[in-house]
Amino acid sequence: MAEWGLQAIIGPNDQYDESHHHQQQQHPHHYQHDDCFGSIDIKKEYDQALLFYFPDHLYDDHHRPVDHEHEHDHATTSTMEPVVTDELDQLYKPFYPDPPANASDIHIIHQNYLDPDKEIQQFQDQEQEIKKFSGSSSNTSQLAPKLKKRKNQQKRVVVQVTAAGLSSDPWAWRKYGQKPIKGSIYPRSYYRCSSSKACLARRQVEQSCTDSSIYILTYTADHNHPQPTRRNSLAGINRSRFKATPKSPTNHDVGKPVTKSKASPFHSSPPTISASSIEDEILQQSNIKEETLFYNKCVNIDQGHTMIPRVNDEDYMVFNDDFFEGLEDLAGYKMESSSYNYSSTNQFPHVFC
DNA sequence: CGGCTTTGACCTGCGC
DNA sequence: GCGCAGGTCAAAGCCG
Repeated sequence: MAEWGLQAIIGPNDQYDESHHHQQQQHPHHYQHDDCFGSIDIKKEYDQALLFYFPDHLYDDHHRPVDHEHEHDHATTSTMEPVVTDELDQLYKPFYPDPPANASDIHIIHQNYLDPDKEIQQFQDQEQEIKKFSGSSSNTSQLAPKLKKRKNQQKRVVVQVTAAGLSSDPWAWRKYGQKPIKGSIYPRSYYRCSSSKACLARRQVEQSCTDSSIYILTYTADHNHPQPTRRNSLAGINRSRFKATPKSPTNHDVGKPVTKSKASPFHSSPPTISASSIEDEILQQSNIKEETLFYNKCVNIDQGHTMIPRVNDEDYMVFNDDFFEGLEDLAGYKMESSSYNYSSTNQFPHVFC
């Protein structure tokens, strides 16, 4: 864990000293966030989040920095700028000294990525492996060991969300494990992308140890396929997990901390509801709203292409019009550039029933 | 029947 | 080399 940026989050606790207060008073957007994950330079993360969510806003088509102060003739940009500013204010409200009541559900708290050379190499390796196996019915599990990389070299994006924001990404995830984590009373759930067996994308979900209403999402690797127009299957995710089955936890177990058992060397499988269970319940309540929000945040129309923001500004996933039509199908209407304004009064249509 | 979660076992990275 | 902790596998069972 020595090299990757996540260290800033999950490293040893930093004491919240007075200098942080001075820093915050002097620089309204330079906040230091401390919790059980350690200390974070919010200004830096703010910039990175801006890049992650709105890379096209910071860079033009040629990946050159955009000077918005002198660029007001571009309709989309001039329209979007206040929205972007408001959105990022929302994103970082929980890190402010006194968070407002209407804090956003999604907060990027850290990303880390390889240096450009390694990033490109990893992408090429990944692409090569996909090409190698995509045409056959090869068992991907045999491929898995080859694709494994040192954990601290993997690209990661850490997002802090509220409970309502847990289901806010439209990818289809399949849970493959859950482990109690040292230093946290809540277990961590492991998900992989279920859209494609060759997809290396991973997601980890864990509850914040300081605020049980906050969830830490860690995304590892990238999807190597277009975003699905709808989640793979509802089998399993819509089932009632609160029926009285021997293994199923009860409703009272929601948010219950892990109690370590000596039955397993890993103290696994405590009688607590998993993050996925919480997520499923929330998903039923807010799936439409959150997928809508996430879609509106991530999708940008740019000259006939749809760009999904990725960690590197130079490393977009650019999809053709076919994919975009798929999204339109999902939306149920023809997107217009004005729809990028994802204000509360201009939400994505609710078609995820 | 396919896809899901659960969960014990196993694998791997890393610090000492 | 050893042990710990995190990450993954895979069998079992559930659900639509």
